[in-house]
Amino acid sequence: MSLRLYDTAARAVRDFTPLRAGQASVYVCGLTVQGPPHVGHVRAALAFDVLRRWMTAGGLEVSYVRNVTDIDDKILVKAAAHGVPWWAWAYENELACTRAYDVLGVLPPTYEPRATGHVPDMVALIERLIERGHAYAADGDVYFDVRSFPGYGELTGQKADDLQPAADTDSDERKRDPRDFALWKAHKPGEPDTAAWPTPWGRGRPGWHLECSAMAERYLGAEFDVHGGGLDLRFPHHENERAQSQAAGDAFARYWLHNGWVTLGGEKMSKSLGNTALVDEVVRRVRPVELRYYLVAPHYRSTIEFTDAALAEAGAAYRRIESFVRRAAERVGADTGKAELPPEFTAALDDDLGTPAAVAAVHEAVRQGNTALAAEDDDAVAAALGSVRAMLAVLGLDPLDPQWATGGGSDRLTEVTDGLVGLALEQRQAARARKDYAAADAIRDQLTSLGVSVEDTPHGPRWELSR
RNA sequence: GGUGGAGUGGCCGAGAGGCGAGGCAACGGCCUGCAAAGCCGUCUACACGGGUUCAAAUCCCGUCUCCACCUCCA
Repeated sequence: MSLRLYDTAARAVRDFTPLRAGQASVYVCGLTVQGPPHVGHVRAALAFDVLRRWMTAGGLEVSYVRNVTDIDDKILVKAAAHGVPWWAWAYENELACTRAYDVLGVLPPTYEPRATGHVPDMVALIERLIERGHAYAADGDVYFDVRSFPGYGELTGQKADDLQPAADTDSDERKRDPRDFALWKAHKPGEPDTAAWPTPWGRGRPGWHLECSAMAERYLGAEFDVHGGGLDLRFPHHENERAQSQAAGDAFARYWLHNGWVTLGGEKMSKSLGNTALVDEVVRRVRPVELRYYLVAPHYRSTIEFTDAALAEAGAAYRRIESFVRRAAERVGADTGKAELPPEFTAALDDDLGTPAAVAAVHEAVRQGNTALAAEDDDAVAAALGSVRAMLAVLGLDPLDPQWATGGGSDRLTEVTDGLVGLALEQRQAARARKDYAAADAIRDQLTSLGVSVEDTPHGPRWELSR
């Protein structure tokens, strides 16, 4: 496998060489569970889901860790506003996130650690930083000393002097430098007692950046391959993580990957702007697999505008693929044996996860498959089907995967429906045979109005539920 | 002020010095009793102004517009 990835730190595409041969370690910043997830959140999860699937397809054993930030200012504020304990609020939203990931076919991570479960790791990391002279305690807060770490700003190309001061606490006067950021925050009078943990510096709660450094080290080691997240996390979050971990003596991430925005009305979809489309709501309007196609088909680093028209187009494109897969499977069977991935597809994904070209390869194979289907060349149909399904599996979009099973009705109900539609189609065939096309078309029209679309093939009519 | 990204055909969305990504829509053809699906074909685009080059959407200079980060953010 000759995977190349765009590394934010290098500002260039670099050959991916895993730290340990045959293995890959990936840490992705998960969500701060302050609310239910929107389409933008889920794009990040999907981008790295494709990376993970592609690495696995390439024979790597992937350790994939995605954290949950379950304690932070906004969680405390929102929980208080809703009159529920902060931990209940966080967990409720964590469950909502998990449901959204599941419904879109995001594979579960190897492990999903929560910030609140790793306070001892954070304390140990802070102690290392203090010992090495990179952090200092002040009235129960602990700050990272930005000036003590010469590499600060290297990840994002910032010069420390140009930065505006970090406003992550109300007490800037405790800091040695306005850009110093909080590793640990002292418990404040209004905050719940449950949101504080004992430390050598007093009771308090974690600063945001610290958790990822602590959890990445615990589960992936002092050095690991890929660290991913949304573009907005580059600064300050990832810059600060990198500073903490490296100042503490860890080599930390070897490749930094960042996914682009989903915009709505030309602006970044975000909770603070209020221009969000919640996953729960969108999947009531479109099938989850079509939403997944919409999010996975463009390149992960590009900005995509979320519109009904774009979503509808993605759905149409996906249905074309799906229609081939279903018709081909009906003809030659779903199990075509082990299929090779076309070289164009492999080359596309190897080139910094070039899903657009990979999807183009899928469409090309679908076209060839459709031609084979029309020619009744079963060997060619089976070859195309195998190839298409193998590609779709990498993208998490195989229509025959149980993930996307249309569910709903019981088997018994399906049987009855099948029989009833079959009955109607027999009547229609009889009418066609006696050239009573008015009667035949009336039956088809009635079926259409019930949501059953009919198409005639050389081997008789086939039907499916239209959407 | 500092840092980064983007402007592509009717639309979405790739590419990144020379061979027309792909999809959607539209139109024409084949197929069909008619459709649907499918196949074939048509629609030759790269914000603007200069420059380099045999050759520029792609490189250089300048301009305009938009977005993002520097505060929480996928």
